[in-house]
Amino acid sequence: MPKSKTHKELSERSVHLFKALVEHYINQGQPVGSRTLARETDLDLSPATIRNVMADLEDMGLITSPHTSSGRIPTAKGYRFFVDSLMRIDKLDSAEMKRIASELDPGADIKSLLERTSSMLSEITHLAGIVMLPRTEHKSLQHVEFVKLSDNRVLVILVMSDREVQNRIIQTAKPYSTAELQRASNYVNSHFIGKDLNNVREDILRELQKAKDDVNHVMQTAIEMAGSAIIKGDGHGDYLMAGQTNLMEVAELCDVDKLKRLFEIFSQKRDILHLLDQAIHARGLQIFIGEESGYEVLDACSVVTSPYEADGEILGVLGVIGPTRMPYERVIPIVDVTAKMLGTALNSDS
Amino acid sequence: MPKSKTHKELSERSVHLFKALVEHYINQGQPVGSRTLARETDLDLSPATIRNVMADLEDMGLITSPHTSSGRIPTAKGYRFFVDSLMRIDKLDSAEMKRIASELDPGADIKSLLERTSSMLSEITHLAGIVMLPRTEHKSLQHVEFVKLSDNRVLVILVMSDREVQNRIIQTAKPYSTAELQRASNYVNSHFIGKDLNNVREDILRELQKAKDDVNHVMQTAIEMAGSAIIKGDGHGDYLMAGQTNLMEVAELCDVDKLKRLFEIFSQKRDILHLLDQAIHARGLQIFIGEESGYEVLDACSVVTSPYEADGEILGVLGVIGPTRMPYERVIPIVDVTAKMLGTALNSDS
DNA sequence: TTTTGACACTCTCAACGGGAGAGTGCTAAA
DNA sequence: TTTAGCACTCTCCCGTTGAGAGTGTCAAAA
Repeated sequence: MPKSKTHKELSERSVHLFKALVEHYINQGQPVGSRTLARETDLDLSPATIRNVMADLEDMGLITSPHTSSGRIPTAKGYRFFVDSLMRIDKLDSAEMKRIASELDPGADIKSLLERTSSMLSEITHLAGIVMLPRTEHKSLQHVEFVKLSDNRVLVILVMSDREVQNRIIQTAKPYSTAELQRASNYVNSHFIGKDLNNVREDILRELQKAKDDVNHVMQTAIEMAGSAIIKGDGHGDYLMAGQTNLMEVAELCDVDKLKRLFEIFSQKRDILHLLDQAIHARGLQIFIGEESGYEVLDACSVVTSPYEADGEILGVLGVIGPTRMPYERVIPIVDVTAKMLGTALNSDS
Repeated sequence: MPKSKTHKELSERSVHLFKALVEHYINQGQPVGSRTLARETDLDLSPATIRNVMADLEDMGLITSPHTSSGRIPTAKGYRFFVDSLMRIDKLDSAEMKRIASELDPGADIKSLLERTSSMLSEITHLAGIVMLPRTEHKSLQHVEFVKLSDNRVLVILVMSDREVQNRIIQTAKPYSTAELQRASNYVNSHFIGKDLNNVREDILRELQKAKDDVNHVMQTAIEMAGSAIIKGDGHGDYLMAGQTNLMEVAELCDVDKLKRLFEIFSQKRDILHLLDQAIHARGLQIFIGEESGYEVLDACSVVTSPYEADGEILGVLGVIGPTRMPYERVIPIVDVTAKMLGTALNSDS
């Protein structure tokens, strides 16, 4: 039986060379050849030897050459191996930590905090930053207020348990007086505060049916509204993105057609949300490399994400989108730390 | 003294040819030469004659040739002349009118209404749609509500006169009881409702100073906050944009570097806002052609805008951004009608 | 005086064809 | 097993060339 390296574990030397190749490519952006690799590694090997090793690596699907006779570049599988097993993640230096912390002012309201976060992510990574808005799944009501705007228009203010506030205007069939509305809000406030909206919505609605209060309808609408706000409101299924233009100077994507399709995916939102949804369920830092994401347009892109949480609950996920050829050692800790810091900034005690 | 056509009024024939040239170029996107023009016009002229006319037009700065021996294309000045004096604006056909009207649901809240508007603009024009958020200049308070979130955190809800609602959280030096906050909001509500915030802010603050109420600080902060919300809040200096990707398939902009600078202008917002500010003061449909905008990146772009108003007051401005070579006859009525319809959808009686 | 046909000229664009450079695979020797 | 050598392949750049489109001009025609 002939000795074959395919599907065998790699020799230490091969791994060393592979790592050097990936690092070189990430830095330089050019396919790297045997000659360069011979020069750049401390192993004392001739280009010819390295060529043999590279042929093995290519057989295993870790690297590929864009065309005969240019150097090799890592494949998605190669990046995956690199990221999972080879890479040493840098500790983020404290100056950078401080910068991140200082950008995330816990006093700000949630929306601008998240905006700040996404643009900061894009600025320090030079990639596109992305922050999913918190999911409002397990929200409960903290306070309800009905404000009469005109005879048939009532403004409903829902204060959720965290800093989220929802406003809706509803049209009522008949006019309600301010006093009636006051009574209604008192009723809702005294009965339903602090309950998990998702679980008890039906109970609340049933109870309201029974009550037959004359402002019943307003309250009912309010609760339904709160429910629908949870399902399709601002809080769910949306994200912020910043620094998309950074992707325009990435050589790998520098063709207008590809860029267009990429940007269309961004503004269409559905696919990216789907990806983020996967990431949020993974609980922990997640990396999608190239084709792994399952979207053809993201072939040349990697997505690094991390969920962020406050008060022990996962609220959403944030991260960056960039070319597969991105400095993972640097990007990963940035995303990781940012998620943690955003979490502490969002904690209710701060 | 030799007879010269430069700086003279154009002959009718020249104008006719110029108009034909612009229309042809807008349709085809290719520089148009004398031969084509001879074929396409009903004037029975030889290419040579037309070349003479074109030379005149070039002297006057209305057209130019990208290089010797390609046809001519209109200059910004040429487009301006075309738009101001030559163009016959299409009536929007009623099917399209209906479509616009049906997209703008008066029941929706203001934010999603404006979002709908911008993406609709981009869809039907195949350009980028832009909608400036309403300015909150002459807003007055309709209702104030203080909600205690925790000992030192108070949620302030400001209901402005139109459908706008502002929420802010403020930190207080000492804890206030719910009752105290209730008193405070009653006080503010009974004293300051309906006053124009811009004009009376100082008065209010002075009065509050005098009052020396123990929750004075909260109210003071609230009013100050309302003031600053007016100046730099959501309501001012922001816009929505949709369909930017449409600009990517415009041949004139199909170089990544130009695109990048364009998109940077968009996300940076300042310059576009400045442009929209000019447009809002112009009261009425406004067209910036190429270099007229004053921004170098917008050289190859035109911006068509129209202010929108509700209840007799100008709220903001909307429009589209596209290449100078855009079908003005079609785009202008679309922007015009959309602004009007958005206005009626925003009217408080609807 | 205006219009036209004719002609030379200019410029772009696409195709073609080296030549340099980089890198490979293979083979035979160390 | 490693290495030197060699032939080969591919890209990229550059200059050339020819076709095509359109121009400007000038002298003749209207």
